[in-house]
Amino acid sequence: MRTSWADSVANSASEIAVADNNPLPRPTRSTYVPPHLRNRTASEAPTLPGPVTDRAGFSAAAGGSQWPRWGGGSGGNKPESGRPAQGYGYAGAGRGGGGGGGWNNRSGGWDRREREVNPFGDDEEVDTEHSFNEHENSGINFDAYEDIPVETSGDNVPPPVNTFAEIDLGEVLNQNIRRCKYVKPTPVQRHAIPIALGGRDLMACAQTGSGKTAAFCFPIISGIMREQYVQRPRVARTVYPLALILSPTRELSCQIHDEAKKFSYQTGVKVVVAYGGAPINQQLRELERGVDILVATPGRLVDLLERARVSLQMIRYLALDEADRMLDMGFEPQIRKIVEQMDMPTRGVRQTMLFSATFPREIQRLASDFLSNYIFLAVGRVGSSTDLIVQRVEFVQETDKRSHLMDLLHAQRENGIHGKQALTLVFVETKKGADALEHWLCMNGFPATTIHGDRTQQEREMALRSFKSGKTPILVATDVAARGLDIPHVAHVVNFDLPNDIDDYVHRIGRTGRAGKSGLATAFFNEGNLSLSRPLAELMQEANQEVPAWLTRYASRAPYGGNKNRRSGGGRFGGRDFRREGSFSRNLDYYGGGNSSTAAYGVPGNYGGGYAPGVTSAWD
DNA sequence: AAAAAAC
Repeated sequence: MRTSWADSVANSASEIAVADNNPLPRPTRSTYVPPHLRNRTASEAPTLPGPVTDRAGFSAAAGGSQWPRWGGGSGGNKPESGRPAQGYGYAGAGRGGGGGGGWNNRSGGWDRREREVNPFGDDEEVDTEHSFNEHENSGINFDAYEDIPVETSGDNVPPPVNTFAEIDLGEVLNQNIRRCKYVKPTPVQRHAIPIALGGRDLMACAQTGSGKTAAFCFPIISGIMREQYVQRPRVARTVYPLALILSPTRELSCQIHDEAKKFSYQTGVKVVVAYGGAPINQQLRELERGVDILVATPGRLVDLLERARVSLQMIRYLALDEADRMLDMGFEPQIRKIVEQMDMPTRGVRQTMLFSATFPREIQRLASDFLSNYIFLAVGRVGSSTDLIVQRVEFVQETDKRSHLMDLLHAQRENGIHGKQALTLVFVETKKGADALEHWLCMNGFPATTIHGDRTQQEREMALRSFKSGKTPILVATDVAARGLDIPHVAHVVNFDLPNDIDDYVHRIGRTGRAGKSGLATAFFNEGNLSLSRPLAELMQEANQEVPAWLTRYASRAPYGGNKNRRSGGGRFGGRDFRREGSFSRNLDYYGGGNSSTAAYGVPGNYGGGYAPGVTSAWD
């Protein structure tokens, strides 16, 4: 039995026909209303008469061509929380399916949220008196954010915001944001959240560790809260999530799920994760209990779709994390199948958001298949690394790598970092190489573990836990751990084997230097890495790193190539949205680039990641 | 060539 909020509402109302495959009308796209102008007049808003739906299942409340109104309800106190709904959001009349409103009015009589585990592990009431004050900003290196270039292109780009308070996310979500100790939005959040709330498709590039997960989760959660009236079809054992978040690894999906659970605590929005390598039955049970946001890896999702246990028919929000990876050769067919060949609403009907730190031009081109009149957002140069990471490259022959690593680890032992064990993440090229190096490290007195695709999911998760806890402060990893994983206290990333792709390098070193903290990245370079010399030297130079003279010499000899994102000799700006590249000018009109506006914002000095010290979460 | 992602 599905007990998701919206399902419950749906159950109490008449069945609706969503049987045909006609594109759903999209009430959101025609007009952009800046966040600060929305929800201005709760008192003027017509009281919702109950779940009124058009044939496609969208709420017909208020707005017409707008998003359904917020705060249209009245008197919607939530008995179990004791907090008044304050005119915001989805509380109030209409919720109960015309039966007098209120939360406990559904058949069954109990509120599922009472059983919701507190993901914050506390039960204290959060301070709601002063919201988002800026007094918790210690530990953040604001200077590092001072001159991050921000570029947007596309039609009618919604302006950025400076604070969470000025974004109308709703009180419950705001409270969760406070519980997460997020004080101010990070640069990517400042720009992406208004764009997403405006209903626009988005291709967002932002540096590793800059808070991308929240940037797409907040708008999805608040959007679903505003539309809880939506009715979903009832087909035996099939569930109809409203949002789908895809990521390339199981651990990353887990992490996104954990974060989304915190953000959606007590909102009534249900988040479920599905990935391979774990028993499917438990995931099926979770799904049957109701799902609004499904976080998944592609393989398991396809399985669920083929079993008809999940339908994408009601998807309103699609987010691809690490989107360039999701669309590269290995994943693209699966993604196309999910997005284009199942029952997902077409682009322009759903809202699609792509996020990554890197976005090669050819992948941008591919990605535009999934987007509709989208906004391109770049915070920092696409594919650049953050200045917070000190990058070193050392020339190390293959045979010397182990002893060289040993030297680094010995040197590091002396660096005690206030209480918390400093963690070292070592990247290697192959799964076998990972096992071998782990074994050798352990034999030599360095507690290490390893994570790669040949290990069972249980082993992978155990390795990650053991590393995070400091029990084994060295983790040897393949590229499975290169992207997105937010592991606090990673002080050092060692590229024992360099990747062939500079973008992979960017993601790997991005496991340190997160949330405004500094980090160190050391790479072992030798003749086997010649093709990386030029892009690596350019990247390091861009990031104001010291480039060894020998690397510069290699780079000058290396053939031009591997330069997917950067224009040689180009300034720090421009040419990052592929629609604006000269060679694609014939496409400009098609993509609406002909009359597109481009705005570049200098970033004010005081707005870095306003997060309390020690608090990092899923940022990428 | 390797890695990831379903059973």
